[in-house]
Amino acid sequence: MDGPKPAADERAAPGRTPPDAADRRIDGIALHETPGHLLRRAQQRAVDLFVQTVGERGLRPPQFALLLAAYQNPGANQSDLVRITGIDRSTAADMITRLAGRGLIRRVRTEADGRANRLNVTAEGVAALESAADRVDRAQESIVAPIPAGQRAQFLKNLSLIADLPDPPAGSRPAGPGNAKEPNREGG
Amino acid sequence: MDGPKPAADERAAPGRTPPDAADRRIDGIALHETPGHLLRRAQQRAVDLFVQTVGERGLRPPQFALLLAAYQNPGANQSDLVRITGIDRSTAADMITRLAGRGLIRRVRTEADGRANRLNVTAEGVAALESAADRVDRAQESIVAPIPAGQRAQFLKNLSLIADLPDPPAGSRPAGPGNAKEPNREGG
DNA sequence: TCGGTTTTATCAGTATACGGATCAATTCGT
DNA sequence: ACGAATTGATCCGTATACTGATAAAACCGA
Repeated sequence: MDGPKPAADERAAPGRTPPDAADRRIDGIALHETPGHLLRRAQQRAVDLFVQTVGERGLRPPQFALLLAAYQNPGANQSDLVRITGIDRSTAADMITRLAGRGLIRRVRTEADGRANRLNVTAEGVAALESAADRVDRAQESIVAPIPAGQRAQFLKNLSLIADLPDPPAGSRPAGPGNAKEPNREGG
Repeated sequence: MDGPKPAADERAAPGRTPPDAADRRIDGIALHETPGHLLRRAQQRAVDLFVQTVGERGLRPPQFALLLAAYQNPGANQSDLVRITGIDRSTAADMITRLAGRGLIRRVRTEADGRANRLNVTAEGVAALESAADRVDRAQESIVAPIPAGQRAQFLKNLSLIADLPDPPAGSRPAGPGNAKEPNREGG
């Protein structure tokens, strides 16, 4: 029960591209061995373990990261937190709005810089962080638990090497055709 | 430039929970060393590399995974693809609707089981997979490129250990207070 | 001081992700 | 065969994620 086994000739409507070598190239991609796919699924499990273990007030991993960063960096504005957490600027704005709606954080217009918001973690926000801290620690341990203890440090170091890859500088597409960044292109 | 350094006494509005030991516990969490945070950021980079390298027709990693799984498993229905790809059932339904709107896949009501949809990758879908295959390979290589060559296999093996952790069986919360799974709980 | 540029934040739009509820079709126990 | 439980899919609501556009404030060179 790990895979349907139908006849092998109803892949796609024929009439175009009856490839054979290309078939083999496509079939040659083993989804479950590709780094990207493994990273996505591992991250799903990490989120699962976090919400299972923490759960407190429904703080989810990015919310906790944002709240923690705001707490550990008093006086930081939204852009600072974006840099610290790696959360997107638009996402961060949404999240802060929601966290503020739950009374865990406050936006305070900076006096010195009329554009920036200083983020103040409220007493409720601190309480949420406090009550979650132990469980967060346990969740993090459970994430690497399946890895042999002697290899965990090396694993995390290598994971950091990927995480620390530079951001695409927003204008670094090499000379490739069909390489544009449009989200999609259909017309209804 | 790299970190705000304000006075250390405007964390939160006082008036409740003036902790000190707890402060230390919260401050003890180094976000950038936690497995969960590293996994999230590494996955962001992996997605970046994928869309930079592939780009073709705007196929994003989950879309490619879904289309590839449908191609490699002809006759599979949506639930099969959900199991294969690890994509959520609701998300998969949305994605298939969008892919169908772009003409890359077709839903065909199964004769044998009136509930299920068999997924047919169209000729256009196959073409999209073909033209992306090489670039996908290169993207996957670039993801693990920063890791020393001799450690990549071990890294991927350990990553698989996390990815293969069991799913929460949807009813496995231990006896903990405030551990419910509500997405949130305010009224607004 | 003026005008151009940069920075900060917000908003719109889309995609991904997940849980819960619901509906249709199938399967199972009796 | 009938009702109950299960399965497949969809819909709703919400959260996360990212791009592009825009507005407001600040900064900077002349």
